[in-house]
Amino acid sequence: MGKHSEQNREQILLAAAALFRRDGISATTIRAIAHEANMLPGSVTYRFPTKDALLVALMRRAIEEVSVEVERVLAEHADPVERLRYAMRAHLRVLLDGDDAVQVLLLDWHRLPESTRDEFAKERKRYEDIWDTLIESAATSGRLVPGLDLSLLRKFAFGVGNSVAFWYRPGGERTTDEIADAFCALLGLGALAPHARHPDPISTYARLGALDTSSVKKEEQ
Amino acid sequence: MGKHSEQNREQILLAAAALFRRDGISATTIRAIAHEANMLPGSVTYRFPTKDALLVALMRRAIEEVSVEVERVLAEHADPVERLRYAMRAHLRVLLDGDDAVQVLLLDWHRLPESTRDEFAKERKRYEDIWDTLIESAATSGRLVPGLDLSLLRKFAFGVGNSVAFWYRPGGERTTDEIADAFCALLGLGALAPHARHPDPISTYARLGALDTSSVKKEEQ
DNA sequence: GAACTATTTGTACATGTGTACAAGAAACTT
DNA sequence: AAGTTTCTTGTACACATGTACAAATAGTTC
Repeated sequence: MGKHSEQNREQILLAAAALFRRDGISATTIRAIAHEANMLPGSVTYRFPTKDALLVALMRRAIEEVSVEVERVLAEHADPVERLRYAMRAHLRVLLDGDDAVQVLLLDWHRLPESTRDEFAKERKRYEDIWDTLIESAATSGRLVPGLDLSLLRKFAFGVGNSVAFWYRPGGERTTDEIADAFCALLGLGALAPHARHPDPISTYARLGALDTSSVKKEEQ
Repeated sequence: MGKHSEQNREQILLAAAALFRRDGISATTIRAIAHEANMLPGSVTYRFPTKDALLVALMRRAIEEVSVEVERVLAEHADPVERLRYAMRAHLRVLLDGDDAVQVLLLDWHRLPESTRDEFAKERKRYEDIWDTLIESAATSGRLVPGLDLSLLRKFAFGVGNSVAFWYRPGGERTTDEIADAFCALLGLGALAPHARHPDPISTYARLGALDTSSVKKEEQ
């Protein structure tokens, strides 16, 4: 098991992720994956006996990748509202600039083969639970308007996060962090309880990055 | 051209939309569509010579359906912020409780055959322009926080609207109108300019349907 | 009801698909 | 360097796919 062979396995996963994302899972053929990875179809079958096994390997990696990154970021922040914002940043960063597999996981989830979907239902739930916990502790800390439907709030946040993948193009006008901050600013001013609001909403916006996203790191507004 | 034959054509479109949505476009076979519509494959081919022609017919209907409904609703409301809310209601209603074709249009848009996508780029842009105009007039009417990135705002709203399709199930706890109102309440309190805000944010929430969605129609809070 | 058109049926075909497998090449072990 | 494992290659096969088309049927028109 040399280093070269592990690298070939990697190449297959990368090629498959890119094609799954671009053309959809069922429209992507083993032959196309092999071609994209500069090898012959048999080599793909050797590492991954079936197309489904390849899919499973991809999903496992994707779910691991995004979970690890979000949890890594969360360990660095204590404030409940900031935790939400940095989690959204991490989520978007991995989703948009990371492995294509993460996009396949999040966008094509609902039409994975049922066996595959069941296999990862637990892991996916664990990731969604991270978000539920995030939002819940923001709520119990008194920073949110009381009486909000928290499960809806989580679904909205998650939904926006994922839907950015439909229009975002790397190297565009905005970074993923800026997009995350802008969304949190919108949600934040909407969901933050009155007594937790900054007295001057405009500058609160600026601080959260909705007005001038470059002002997130430096205070110049 | 009897009435019966037109009805068969309809059956094909309905069956195709349902399968495209559930399994994806390329995973759905002509044979499966025919079976779902209780006929043989040749009959499908007779009405729609190619799979792509069937797809085009579906898309045309879907884009028509959602545009007409949103514009119909908009004709009934004048207030810029209310227009946003009712447009979101109409959007969700058609998307979630309407034809499956609308979901295919919105969710699988990015991987339609390129020729098909180009053919409808104009119509789709027209629909997105409706939303841009809605948001823009809400902004110029002074009801939004000045300096907001309006194109981002539209993308967020659109994104949430579409992502609801991933988890919504008809007959669930909430109606599409309630979901639309809850989202508008979140965005609304976040995006509304300070001077346009209700003096008591909590009751503003209730009025917009975030706290108790049944209170939207009757004022009892 | 005869002539004609519209539609359905059943079958056929060329191509694409996932996957299997024997034989060869490469890499690693000792 | 010989032997053993790991990997790649090329080919093959059974089946699914989009589509074509002649024959059969149903529906319409005069």
